[in-house]
Amino acid sequence: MTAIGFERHDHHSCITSTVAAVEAQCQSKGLLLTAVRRRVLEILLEKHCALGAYDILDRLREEGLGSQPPVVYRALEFLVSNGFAHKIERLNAFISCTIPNEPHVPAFLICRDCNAVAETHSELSGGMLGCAAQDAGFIIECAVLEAEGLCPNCQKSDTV
Amino acid sequence: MTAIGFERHDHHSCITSTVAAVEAQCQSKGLLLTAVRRRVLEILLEKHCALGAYDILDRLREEGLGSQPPVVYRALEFLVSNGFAHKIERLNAFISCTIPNEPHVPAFLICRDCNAVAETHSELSGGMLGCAAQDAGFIIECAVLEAEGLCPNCQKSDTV
DNA sequence: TACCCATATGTTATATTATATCATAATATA
DNA sequence: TATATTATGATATAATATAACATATGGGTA
Repeated sequence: MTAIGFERHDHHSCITSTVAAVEAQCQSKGLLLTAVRRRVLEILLEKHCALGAYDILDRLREEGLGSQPPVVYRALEFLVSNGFAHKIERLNAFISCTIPNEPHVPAFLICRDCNAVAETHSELSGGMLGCAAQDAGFIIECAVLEAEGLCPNCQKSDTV
Repeated sequence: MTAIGFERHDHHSCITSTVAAVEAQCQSKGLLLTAVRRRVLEILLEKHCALGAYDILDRLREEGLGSQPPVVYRALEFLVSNGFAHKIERLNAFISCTIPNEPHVPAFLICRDCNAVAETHSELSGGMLGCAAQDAGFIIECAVLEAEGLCPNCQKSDTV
């Protein structure tokens, strides 16, 4: 299991390949990747951190792409509902998906020090949660899995 | 692994035993279970559902126990930070803890139909999330584990 | 008792996050 | 072109949460 977000990587290609993947999916599913939607995705892709809706809106405003909350919330709704971005409930913030190609149960590792967020994935049926659900006769449809702690980089820089 | 919240049970004793457990812990830890804090706990205990802060505040207001947001948020902060209640991030709502006696990593099963929430528990180290964290060198300090779906009761009543 | 300290509450104001609603525009389709 | 569908613009407001400062309460100690 790899978590994308903490390790050094070619972030430029990380961005372009994700945008390409999203474009391809929109094409094949008949979804419209409009200017605002595309720009919100790009803004989210700039860093492996979660961004608040109003932070994104500030960016859009600077760029003349929209100035009112519904603009950004609609774009986020589009991105999230189509699996191109995720909401981090713990932070009331949003992050681009690192694997927009395949359906998955996203799980996040949130660094409390540098705010980086790495995405990994899980399964609904596995683990203690799935086990408890099965015992209780509960049918899981979706799940929020968010861990908070220290990423490798911030562990090093901590004066422990 | 049992999940408390969906199955029929003696809810009256569920309430009284939890209040007693919280009282005992406050006693032993030198925490002050004031009127407002106690009442908020009792309100949360009435049902195995999550309640929004402002819903609780409405109740407090009716009872003359406080009318401004800080009153309820402070009480919730006390209850949550001492492990007597939990916040359900997905719902921006709060629920009383079903096992206030022991430290644990709470996990929740949220029924989208009847809004019941069952608490179960998990481990930080186990499961795919713990595995991914370990691989990434991430140290988990706390986690949000919330599954949404259909509880046993609502599966039956659904016309599937 | 009188004083002090720490903690809790009262109160006002405001920050932050999110949505409802209705009008208009762009796009796709018949 | 006409029509339906989807997206955007714009205004208003709802829902969630906290900052800041004043006041009160409870316990310990001189």
